[in-house]
Amino acid sequence: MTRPLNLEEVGRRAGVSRSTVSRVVNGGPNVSSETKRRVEAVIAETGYRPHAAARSLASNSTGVIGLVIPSAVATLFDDPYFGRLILGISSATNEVDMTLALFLFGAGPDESSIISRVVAPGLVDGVIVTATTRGDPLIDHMQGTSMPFVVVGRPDNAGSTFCVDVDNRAGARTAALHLAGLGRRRPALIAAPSNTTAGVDRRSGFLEGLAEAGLSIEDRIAEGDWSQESGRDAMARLLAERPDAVFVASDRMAVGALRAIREAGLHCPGDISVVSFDGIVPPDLTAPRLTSVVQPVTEVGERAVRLLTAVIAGASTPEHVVFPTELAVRESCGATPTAGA
Amino acid sequence: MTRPLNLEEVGRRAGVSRSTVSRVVNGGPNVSSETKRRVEAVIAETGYRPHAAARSLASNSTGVIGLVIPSAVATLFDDPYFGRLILGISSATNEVDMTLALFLFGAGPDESSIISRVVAPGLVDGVIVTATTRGDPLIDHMQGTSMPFVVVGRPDNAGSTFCVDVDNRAGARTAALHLAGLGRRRPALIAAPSNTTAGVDRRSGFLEGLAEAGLSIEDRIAEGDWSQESGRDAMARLLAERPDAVFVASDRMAVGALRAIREAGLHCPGDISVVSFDGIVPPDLTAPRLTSVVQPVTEVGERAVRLLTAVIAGASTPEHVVFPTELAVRESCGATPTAGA
DNA sequence: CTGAAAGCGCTAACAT
DNA sequence: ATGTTAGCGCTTTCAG
Repeated sequence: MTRPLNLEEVGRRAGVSRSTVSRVVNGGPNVSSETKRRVEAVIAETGYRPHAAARSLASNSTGVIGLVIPSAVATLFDDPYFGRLILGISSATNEVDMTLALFLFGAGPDESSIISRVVAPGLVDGVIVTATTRGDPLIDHMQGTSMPFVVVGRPDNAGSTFCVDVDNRAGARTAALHLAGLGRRRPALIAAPSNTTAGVDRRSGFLEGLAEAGLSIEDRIAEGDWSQESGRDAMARLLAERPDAVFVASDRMAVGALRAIREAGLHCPGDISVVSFDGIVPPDLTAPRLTSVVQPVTEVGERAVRLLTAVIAGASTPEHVVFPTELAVRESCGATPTAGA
Repeated sequence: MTRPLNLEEVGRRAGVSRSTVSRVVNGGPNVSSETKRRVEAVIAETGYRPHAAARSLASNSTGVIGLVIPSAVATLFDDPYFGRLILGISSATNEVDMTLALFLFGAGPDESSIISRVVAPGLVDGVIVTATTRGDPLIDHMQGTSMPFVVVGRPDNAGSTFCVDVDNRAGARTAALHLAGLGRRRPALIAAPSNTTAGVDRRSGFLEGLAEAGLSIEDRIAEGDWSQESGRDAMARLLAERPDAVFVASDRMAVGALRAIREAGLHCPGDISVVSFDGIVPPDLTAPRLTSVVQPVTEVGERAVRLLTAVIAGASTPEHVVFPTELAVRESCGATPTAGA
């Protein structure tokens, strides 16, 4: 009795053919406004929705883009960075009427089966890859397929891929110059993992800035793993070297570092000036408020989607989008009088 | 020259028919091991992958489940709760070889267009809905469709829906009894938004426990919005009532509350005993470490996926899964001697 | 401006 | 055990 509600059926009810209904649904040309009205009325009253899979099959385009995050361990999601990135990506996909599929590895046992699902034809039109580590085979793998993809971050072999990144190096360099300009002479660094390009870039940018300012870092370097705990531990260790300033490669780690400073009975920015990277933790959540190199995470996500749609549309000359960062000066660096001091 | 790589082509190369290849790919029965070997060899060397959309169309099943989070504002992602939930859901979908599609509203302008995309046929097999507010039309809307769905949380009209929740009420009651058992007599409450069932349940559970212990809360109630800042503000306000204990309806808000206590020059747990809900913030991140009603977020996510697959498979009697919570006693409640005291 | 017809690549009877 | 066939619901020439 109840007929399947498809183009044919809508056409039947509106007294037109399937093709005409298709044109109406897709806003195609060559439909008399009278016919259009009638068809739309039927669609409205029946609640007809085109079948996504059928459409994908016929049009060879799914309207879905994938976001691939390898090594998505729990700690990864504790960092607000990814939430922000997903928000940016999601809002951009909504904007262009696409759907976002999320592929998180590391949780499951067999990631190679997941990746092969990602690149299977007919599931997604393209993918955004992020949070890769250096030498990650994933990117090489992607290049071996015909699946359009863009990388958020800077892959090792960036030359041949489309990618969206922030200028980690310049941002970190700015932090160094800022600290030096404040008269600090014993800078320390809490670096991000050196198996990530962001970690490497922030480290080298900071050292570069230091060199320009005529400062050297000696042994005052520790490496964290992005977690707040690791920042705290790193700072605690570094304190033995009596630094008067520290650049922490991420907000989360900086929160931990602030805590270590406090726990050691020292004062920030009095004893130690702190500058972090990210600009993601709400300023009022820390005391003192963090001076931070702000990266535009949400924009990066939005831009990645736009770039990906271009790649899907056929763009072929690798494009590297690099967003600038901006130093937000607050109290933790000591440039501004501390409220309570 | 280059033929499309589909079942037909694989079959041609292996010298068998399309159906046989299909059987091999899907692990179907009735394939001689010799044939199977030959087909698998061809698949391996060609890198053939079935076309997802074609498969969906023919089998009427997409292998994709959607996660719908309405009102996904930025603050929402600052709470580690959602990251954890997504992790649980993602690991479960990986487990059963399904793909996760993420639908975040609120960011975009027109959410009704998104929701209609969600329930369109042929895109997802089912949907997990969470973070709904009371009276949210979304759930009614879903019930009006034939799309299988489960709710994470407790919808108003839970009776008719499949849902997975934690026992917020019992957990909050336990917190009240714990505080009372510690001899506290002027309890306060920092509640979660009353337009969420979790907020309502935690509030009523706490009041219930208080009543059992013969305590009353009088005016010592404030309501936060899940954010750390709101917890801090709420606590600051509550301090005027001189409470000797407070139950905070979420870890994040509790972190803010701890800060307000510290900023007021008071001591936790000495002056005020604190118990929170969630058990998501790593204990060592706060001083003192939070005593907290732990909810199994990841398990909830995993269970939601399993329940959804059951619904997709045809389950029809609404099932309500309720996970118990567990009180993790640490230092903030004062039950255990404080390390530094 | 509209309809007819040919697939898209796959699954699932059904036949052999 | 394997092949044949008929769709799934849509887009897209191509006629008219």
